[in-house]
Formats: sequence, structure tokens, C-alpha cells
Amino acid sequence: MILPRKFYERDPAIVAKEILGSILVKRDQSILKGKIVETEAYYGLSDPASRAFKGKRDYNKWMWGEAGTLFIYMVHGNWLLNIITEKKDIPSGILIRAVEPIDGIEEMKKRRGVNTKNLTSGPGKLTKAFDITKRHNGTKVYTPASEIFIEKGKMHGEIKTSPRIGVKEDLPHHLRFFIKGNPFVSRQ
DNA sequence: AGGAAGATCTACT
DNA sequence: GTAGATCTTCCTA
Repeated sequence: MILPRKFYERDPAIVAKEILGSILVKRDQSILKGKIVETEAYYGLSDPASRAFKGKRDYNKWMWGEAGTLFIYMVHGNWLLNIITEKKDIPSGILIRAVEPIDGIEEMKKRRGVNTKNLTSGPGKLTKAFDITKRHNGTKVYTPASEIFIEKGKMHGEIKTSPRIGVKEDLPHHLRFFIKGNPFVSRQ
């Protein structure tokens, strides 16, 4: 089952938490699959760490788009994968920070050249392993017709929260969510 | 042209 | 665990 568009049309902190355990799928040479184990929520104009904070630009216009579409941008030479949340014209989203590789591990290894443990344990690592770049901006993840979509999965274990990682000016509450003890989480 | 940025890799204490 | 070099776009001038 694929998570419906409605699932994303909510507060990003709720979506970030509830999407843990779901499966990121990409149609490639083979099928690539990874379980989402770490996320962060980002708001719009009220969030200094958000890419939407300084207003609409050509590169970030996707944040004003429909819930359940992709927004990808570059930081320090890494593409970072975000899914847009809330209704159209309300900029917000969640950052996928880490996944646990399930299918297509050999193809991921070819791209990354490292062992399984380090394949997708960080936001820039997973986009390289899955070969996701800005050309995927605007992809709808709630339909199996897309190259990239997200399947509902089983959440097991305990969810932990923390402040966001690497953010200069964070908001006072915890907006990072991860599965406690999962070896693919970038930092416990 | 120069610098910052939601990170990663390597090499250490 | 932390420190420093380096990664590639976009912002500001």
C-alpha cells in the first residue's frame, strides 16, 4: 500500500514522526528500497533553518507546492531529499535523513563504494546511493506511476526525538525523529 | 568574485 | 567522540 496524498497534508512534525518505518522505493536498473529510520521537520517563514524562510526563489518554489511532492536541494556538495507537507502554498516539509537498505543493495554499493553500514546512514549518503538529484524535484510520491514513491511499512521499536542536526538557528522544540537503536540512524 | 550552507570523509585524541 | 579539508549550488554584492 502506498501512503496517500492526505497523509502528507498535515503538520510536518506529525508527518516526520509517522513516516518512520515506511519504505522509500525507487525504480532504477533494479528496484531500490530502504526503510525510513530518521527524519526532520521544517516549517516555512517562521523557521530560520527552512529553505523557505527567505521567501520564494526559483530553486525552492517546490516548497509551496502540493503535499507529497519532492523538493531536493544541495548542501556542501550533497543532494538532500525532502517531501513537502501541508496544503499548497503553505511551505513546509520533512527531510529524510537516513534509511535502512532493503533491496538493490548491490546497485547502491556500486554507487557509494562502501560497506552496507555506511550506505545510506545520512541525508547526503542516501541520495547518492539512490541516485536522487534535483531532476526529481516535483515527483509525486503518492502514486506508483512515479519513479520514486513511498510504501506503508511496519514501525517497530521506540521513537526518539532530538534537536535538528547541523542547524544554526534551531526552533525551541525537538523536530528530529528517529528509531532508537537502529544502526542506520546517522547519530543516536 | 566571494562566502555560506539542513554534510561527508579522513585522521586523529 | 571532535577537527579540519573538501564537496557544489545558490545568495549577495
